Amino acid sequence: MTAPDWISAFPGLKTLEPSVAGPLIETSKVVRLPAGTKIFGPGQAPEAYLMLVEGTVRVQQVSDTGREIVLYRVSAGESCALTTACLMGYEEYQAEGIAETDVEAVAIPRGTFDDLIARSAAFRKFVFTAFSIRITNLFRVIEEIAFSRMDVRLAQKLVELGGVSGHIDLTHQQLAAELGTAREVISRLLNEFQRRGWITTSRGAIDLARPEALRQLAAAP
Amino acid sequence: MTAPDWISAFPGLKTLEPSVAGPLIETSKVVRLPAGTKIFGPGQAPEAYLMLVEGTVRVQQVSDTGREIVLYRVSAGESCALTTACLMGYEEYQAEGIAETDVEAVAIPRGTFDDLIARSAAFRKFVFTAFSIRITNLFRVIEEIAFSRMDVRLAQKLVELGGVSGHIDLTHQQLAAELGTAREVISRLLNEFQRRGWITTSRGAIDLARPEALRQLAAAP
DNA sequence: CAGCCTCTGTGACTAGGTCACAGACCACTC
DNA sequence: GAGTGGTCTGTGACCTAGTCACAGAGGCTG
Repeated sequence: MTAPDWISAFPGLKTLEPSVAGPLIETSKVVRLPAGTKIFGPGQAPEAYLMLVEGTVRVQQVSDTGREIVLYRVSAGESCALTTACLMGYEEYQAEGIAETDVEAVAIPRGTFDDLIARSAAFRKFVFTAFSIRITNLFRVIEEIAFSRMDVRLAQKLVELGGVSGHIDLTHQQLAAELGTAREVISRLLNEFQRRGWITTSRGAIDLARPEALRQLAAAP
Repeated sequence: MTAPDWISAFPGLKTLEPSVAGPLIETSKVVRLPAGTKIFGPGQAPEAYLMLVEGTVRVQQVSDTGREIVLYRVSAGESCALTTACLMGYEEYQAEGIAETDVEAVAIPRGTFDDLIARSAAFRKFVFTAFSIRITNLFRVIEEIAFSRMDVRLAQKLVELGGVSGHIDLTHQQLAAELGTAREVISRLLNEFQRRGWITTSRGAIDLARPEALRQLAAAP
């Protein structure tokens, strides 16, 4: 059996020993999920360790008042550490994972996962790295929520999302969910940015007119 | 070599195979740190995997304006997952770990750690569990910071700290650090609780007069 | 007792979250 | 082209939380 092409999507797995890659390839299945699928969440847990080949998964929390906050995204080439924690089932948690795009993932059954962890240093490193990165990331999220001003966080987010084109296709509500705040707050801040000539807004979209001004605010102490 | 008494402090390690427990015991060192020691933090990383035999370690973040927030505590019988993430060094993070009491810990050198992970399912489970619990915990912290009212969070914390005696030896400043808010906010809320007859306060201490009332507020939606 | 440090209380102000509601924009149908 | 319903945005009023400045109170030490 030759390695299917998905394995090349994971830089961390290139160095897998053949005796290890064999079972991995044989027992794991490629699954496809349409955009919008709730992959895990309260009352819905996966039965396998998932590694993303294609697409992105958004992990978020929802409050009982309906406010949302995006904790992080898992993108192609990464494993979903949360699924692992979920798999182990040591404690309940109520975040949810949602396919943002059509998603292609490799599902590794629990038995194979345990076996690979036991036998392959490369695979262990791959899994542990994912865990570490997640924890690090959550630390940053906590720091921002707890200590950063909302205008600074919004400016950061706009710069991040604007990319090269400076065009962002998101509603105020979606931006609010990214930052864990209310839609009205985003609307007011965007108005202020627009008043200063930093952005232009239209229904469901934002264009960055002066990204460098946003960047400067984003870097504020 | 017989097992030293520290190993009995870790329920997760009782079932270790002798061939695994041997190297663990031989190469690891018991270290003692006085209360207040900064175990890790910006510019100070540990060189070994740490498991706490005695005492507690507080992991917290400090903002540039001086506000603090306690993320979690590691207590006796637990391993410091953060140290692991730190060890792996895949990314920087700037939380700090501080010995709250005098601490006795077992330091496992990196090589032994890797070896144990490779050879012992029990040890792997021990380490992964610590990771999972931490991630779960951080999720809860984020949810509370992002979505919960401060009076509810304070009531929860008071009930949690009050224990059976209902007596708490903390200053307003220390409570503020627990919850990641400002001292004045705590002072005002405590005044309000006292006005309602739920608590009595004195310099550096709080007594719960009606814990059930606090519990009810803490359980608020 | 005086001096000093820590802890607590308070008013004024700003930022952020909630609520209610009014328009504006868009797609679709008739 | 007019009507209709759904989504998106704007706004005022109000409340909670965080910041700043400063005043006392409590407790310890020389």
